[in-house]
Amino acid sequence: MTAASDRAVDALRERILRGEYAPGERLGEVDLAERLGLSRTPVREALRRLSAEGLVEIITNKGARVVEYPRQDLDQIFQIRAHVEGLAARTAAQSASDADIDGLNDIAIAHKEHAEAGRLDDVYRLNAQYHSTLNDLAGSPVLTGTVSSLIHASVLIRTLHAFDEAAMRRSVNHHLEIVAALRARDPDWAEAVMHAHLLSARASLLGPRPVPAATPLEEKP
Amino acid sequence: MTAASDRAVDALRERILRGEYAPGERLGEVDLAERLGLSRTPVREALRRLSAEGLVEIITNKGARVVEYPRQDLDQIFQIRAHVEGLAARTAAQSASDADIDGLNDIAIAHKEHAEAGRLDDVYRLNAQYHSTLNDLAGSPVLTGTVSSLIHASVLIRTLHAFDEAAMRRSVNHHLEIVAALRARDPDWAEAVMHAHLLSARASLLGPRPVPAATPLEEKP
DNA sequence: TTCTTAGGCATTGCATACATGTTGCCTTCC
DNA sequence: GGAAGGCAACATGTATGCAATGCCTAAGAA
Repeated sequence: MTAASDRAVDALRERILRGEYAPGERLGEVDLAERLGLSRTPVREALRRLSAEGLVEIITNKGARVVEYPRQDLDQIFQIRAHVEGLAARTAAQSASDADIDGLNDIAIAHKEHAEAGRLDDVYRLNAQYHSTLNDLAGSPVLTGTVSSLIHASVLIRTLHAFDEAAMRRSVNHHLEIVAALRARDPDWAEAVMHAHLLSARASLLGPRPVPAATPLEEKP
Repeated sequence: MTAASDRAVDALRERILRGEYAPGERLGEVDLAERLGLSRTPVREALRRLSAEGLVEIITNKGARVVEYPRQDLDQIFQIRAHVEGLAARTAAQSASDADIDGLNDIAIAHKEHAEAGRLDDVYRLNAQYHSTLNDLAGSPVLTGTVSSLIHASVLIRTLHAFDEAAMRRSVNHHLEIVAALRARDPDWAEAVMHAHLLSARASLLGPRPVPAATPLEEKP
């Protein structure tokens, strides 16, 4: 919104996603204001905005904390992403230009190389870039916005868990296969692979499903 | 967040959704503060929150306006809802209790009666209630949150367009059919009907599709 | 010893004052 | 007469002071 509060939002998001502030940690306004060299007002605004993004939880008269993600939430996030990003892949297969697809392919290739070299930071970065690029190709601001808030949240898993090697290989192959589906202009194929890709990521991140057969989401509480 | 700013958010959302503030209309902070009997601080916070909900658009140093929804956005919103609420219906078919389903059925029946009597206000209210109830049955806070922001936005169509009679009958029948699918504990059926339901609503609201065959979302800009 | 309660301390919420940026109009010059 | 630049009024952004709420601690009674 404003220069100062924009800086505050970026700085805080950066630090939270880097794990500098642990999940559940309290975020006092005066403390943050001093650290950032601002007054409380823009800091307050930044906290509200991060709350809207889902990175911070605010309780009236009690203050802000970094959100804690229960496994359950991650489960749900990836399932919704499977559907919505599947739709994005389907749409992209119909509307993306050849140049767009080439660009996505470049990212997928780079992702693969970093994965093989074991450079995890780059792997995470390019994975995020791949997904956001593909979502943009759907040309739907609403979709982009919906997914990006879900992603912001789920990126916190970096602080919780890392892919194992097999999962990473699978992920790389999915990315390449989606590019192939786009090149073939096959919406069904693209959607199906993206759907599988995110469900497979969910499985890797969350470990074995408690009830394998008939429970896509958890039971109600 | 706080008592005063909560009141401000509710009051503003109410007025925007009632069409009291027209899309594109400027929302000056001092003006709103005077009307609501508050200072600018909670009003500012309320505007930021409504911006996060997608009802208000804020530009730095220029102020807040009620968002204007291009047809395109509505199109995208309903398509995403078709996927995500389809997932909700699928999950509910597996996890909802019989009592939950009965409750949903009551809403669907009341919806039908209001529709037959032509009480549009009640029809809109119960339609919203039906969807939010069903989404809650999925037991997924993430899903609920994702959809509710999309719905908040799309509810603005009330100010733009109303269902015709045929579309309303179709909508009523879909609601009842989804209840039947839940009773049958048939996730595929439930998901398919909900998907069709929202795509049919999209068609009614937006009129004939410009390109019927191969363009689920609009072209990129 | 433990539960309750009262009081002090810290932090958040709201209001007001000040700073900065934008907009529209007026003046002036071409 | 038209256009460009500057100035003034207004709206938003930021800082700070004050009020209210919540929490922690300590003291007293059961």
